[in-house]
Amino acid sequence: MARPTLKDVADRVGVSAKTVSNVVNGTGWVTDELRERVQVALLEVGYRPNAAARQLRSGRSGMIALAVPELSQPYFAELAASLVREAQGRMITVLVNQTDGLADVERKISEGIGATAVDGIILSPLALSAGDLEGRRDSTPLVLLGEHIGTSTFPHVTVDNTAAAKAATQHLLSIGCRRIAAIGAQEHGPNETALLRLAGYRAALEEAGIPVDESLILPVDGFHRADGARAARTILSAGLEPDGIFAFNDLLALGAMHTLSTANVRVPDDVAVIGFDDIEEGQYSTPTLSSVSPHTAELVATAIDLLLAQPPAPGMHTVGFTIAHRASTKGPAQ
Amino acid sequence: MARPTLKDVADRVGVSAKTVSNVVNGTGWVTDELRERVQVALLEVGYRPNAAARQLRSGRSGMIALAVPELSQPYFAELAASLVREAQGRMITVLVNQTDGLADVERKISEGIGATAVDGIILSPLALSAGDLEGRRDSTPLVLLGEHIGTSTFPHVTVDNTAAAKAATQHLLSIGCRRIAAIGAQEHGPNETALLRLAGYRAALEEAGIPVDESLILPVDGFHRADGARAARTILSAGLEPDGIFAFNDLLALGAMHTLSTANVRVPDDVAVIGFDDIEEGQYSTPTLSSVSPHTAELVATAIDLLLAQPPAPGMHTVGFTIAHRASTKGPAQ
DNA sequence: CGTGAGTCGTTCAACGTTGAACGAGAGGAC
DNA sequence: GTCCTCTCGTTCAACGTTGAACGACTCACG
Repeated sequence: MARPTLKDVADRVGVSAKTVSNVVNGTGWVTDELRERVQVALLEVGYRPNAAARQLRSGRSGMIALAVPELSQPYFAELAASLVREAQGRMITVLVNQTDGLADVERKISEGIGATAVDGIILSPLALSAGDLEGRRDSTPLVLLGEHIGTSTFPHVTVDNTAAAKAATQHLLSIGCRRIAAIGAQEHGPNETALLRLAGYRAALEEAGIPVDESLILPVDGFHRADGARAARTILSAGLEPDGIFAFNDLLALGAMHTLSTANVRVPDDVAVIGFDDIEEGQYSTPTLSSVSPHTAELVATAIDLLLAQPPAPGMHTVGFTIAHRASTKGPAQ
Repeated sequence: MARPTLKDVADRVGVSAKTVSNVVNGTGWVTDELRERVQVALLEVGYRPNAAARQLRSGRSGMIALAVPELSQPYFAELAASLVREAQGRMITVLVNQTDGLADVERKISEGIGATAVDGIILSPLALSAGDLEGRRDSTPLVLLGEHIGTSTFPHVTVDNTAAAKAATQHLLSIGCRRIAAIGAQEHGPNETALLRLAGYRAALEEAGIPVDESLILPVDGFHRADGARAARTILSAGLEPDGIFAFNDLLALGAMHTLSTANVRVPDDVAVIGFDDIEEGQYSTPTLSSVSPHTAELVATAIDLLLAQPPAPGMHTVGFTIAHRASTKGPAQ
């Protein structure tokens, strides 16, 4: 038994298909009495609109696409969860893609998700450069997340990475840290986030009159736990002996803390640690992890607003952040 | 400038739209020479098929829906990541929904995602009962994940929860544990998973000739870190003094370990801990967490196979698991 | 009483695609 | 020469929906 169409309902009530369409969408003029009869019929046959036909005719799909590097990373999972929740509240469906941080996948996605037409694309790029977006010939609205890609002509939403990184570093300074290591510099690939957070780190130290010790800036290949663990091993084996660590995201921080723990280095007694992203996991690690907490709900709401904004509002849109104070930075000074 | 259609390409080459369609889809008969000319034109105008029209005509959307309770939970995030990856490999797009574990949301999703027609729905139910699915009048293929809902007429894919829970408990027994607590029993709501894992726990103890101490079975409200932390506080305050803990998922285990750690109870020296799901986080916790590791890649591949299977293959399909041995169960006996 | 405005519903065409049915020509078999 | 088959491409209609345009009818106003 095929799915009932507008015509089926219309025949049942004895009106035109268009009138049923009007009832369904609340458009046009229909008397209350007729509207009610139609609504009864709609329920009786269990009518559900055909999304394809609706989209073909109206041009709108009611779907937006989200593309993140890896959904398995807690930050992106929490971001996706937040976005899906916000979208569901607006009767929008979210379609999820993974880019693995590969530039060509990111470009392909910015050009439209294969054959699937969506009303907008929210892309959290990792490797994409401004040039990749110049040649874009797809007209689907695009909003970028979390990165400032050159002089992009697309709207993008991000936390002020430099200010947040500076605040995190200042928090370490405020509890008495003086030799602060930074984990997360990226030498390969144009990872804007890493650059901006590094800038914030430098700014805080300079402002405090502390010379930057370049050996305390540790590069990583990626932003995973394993990379943080590796960086911490470098810290230990090189005998750098920092009294504070600012990791550019929570996974790096957690990986580092794991290494420190197995090496019997105490956190925060021997070295304080602060991360970035404030993922839920940090509230249950041992010790609990201090972190920069971006206002994710605001971020996703802004992203959707911008995506649907008419006319488009290009430029950078910044959302707020707070510093979550937890056990990993309850320093000797406190 | 509107998106180019088949007709635009056809006019350019001087053939019919249908022929271009044939080239795009590899259907029908086209000479190599003409095919090449069409393909050149396709690239020149940057043709991309209109998904809505294609779906309207063919009935297929190339999309499947995944519905999980919460995407922010690492297990579901990793599951979603795995599914999206597998689907992308098959040229399928995944659309993600969150149910918050609410029965009526789950039912609504099983009835089709709002207006959006998808080729299939993969649902990981929490509160749904068999009865909820009986009255289903949507014909979209449905595959259930991770739960055995009564005598369901739908295919479902799951790890053998009872066998896996039994294996986890036996692992604790094998390292010398004799007073093993279980965290994760659910008194409210028909959480099949909790029941099955509890059954496995009981079976392992009985088989080992150890009487089940009901006070060691701790109920939880949910499967989050906070619930595990709370259960561990109960263990401590009630003076239960177990020498092993089997938590019904990793989050419960991590929450419990956090509580134990702050109470200076050593893991695994004082009490060994094993979880379930083998989320990545467990490899970096302090100590690292032993866990039941379901074969997720196999799970999602099977789910998609079943979803697209013609004819449908109802019944339970089981995937394998292994026990990941880590520091949290390096017991005194070893 | 004519004109305009508001109300209620209809018909028509089109969105872009593809299955079905139908030529038209070339070649081979009888 | 006729019939059949195979190749290559066309035309036609339809998927279910909704914007635009259009009647018909009622009411108020000058």
